[in-house]
Amino acid sequence: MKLATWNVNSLKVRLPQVIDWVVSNEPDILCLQETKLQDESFPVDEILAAGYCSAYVGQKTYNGVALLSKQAGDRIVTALPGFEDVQKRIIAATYEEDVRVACVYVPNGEKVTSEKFHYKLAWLAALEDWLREELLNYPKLALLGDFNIAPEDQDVRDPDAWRGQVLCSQPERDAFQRLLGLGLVDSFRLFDQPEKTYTWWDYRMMAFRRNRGLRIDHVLLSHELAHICSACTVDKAIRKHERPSDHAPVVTELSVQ
DNA sequence: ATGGCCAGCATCGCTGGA
Repeated sequence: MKLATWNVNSLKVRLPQVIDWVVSNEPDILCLQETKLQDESFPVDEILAAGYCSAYVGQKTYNGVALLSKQAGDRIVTALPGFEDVQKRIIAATYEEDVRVACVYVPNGEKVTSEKFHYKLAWLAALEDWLREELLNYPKLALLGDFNIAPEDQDVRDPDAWRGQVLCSQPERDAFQRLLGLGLVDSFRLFDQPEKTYTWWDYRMMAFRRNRGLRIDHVLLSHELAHICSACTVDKAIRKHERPSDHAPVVTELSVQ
């Protein structure tokens, strides 16, 4: 089973790339973030023509998440229970073998002194509470998405410049560790990885060409799935594409079926 | 040299992203 996550920064713009990517890579499930589409505008038919089912929740202009899958999922959830939020940042569904997949677009936080930063930490706390319950019901759980957190200095090209800044601050890194503390594993770190592997590069400053990036997109697995995880890679090549998203896909493979 | 790009919405400049 192949699971992937990709912040596409507008599915309207990136749809041809997403179609090409799923046809080439054949993931069982692809988690998308920043679709920026209202539900009535979601390209269900185009995606179905490529052989994929869609589950999605979106809003105008901002946010929006989706699950593309070869088999339709069920028990779909599109909000964090008990957390009042107009922003569409989570979708979860259950697939074959009772694998529970949650796709998240964690708030950016803007800067550590901003109101948006408090919202980010509150959102992460609500996610943690929800996952604690989900893991009781679904021992085979995968949490994929744009976390907007670089967990360690090795996930940042210039850690000194980023120290204490949003995406790298201690409160955010602590929140990430609390997710791991629930019984989740960062699948990327289960394997030897190329030095300086990142998932996001600023559009400005020729950041991609200079590999000035951060690893902020992650695939976390419950222990039961981590035990059967055979690979986790970042598909950096697509970032070289004309009109790319600023994020690259992360792909994790599981030895089920 | 603390900006530079990109997408969306609505115009002909702003917000938000990370």
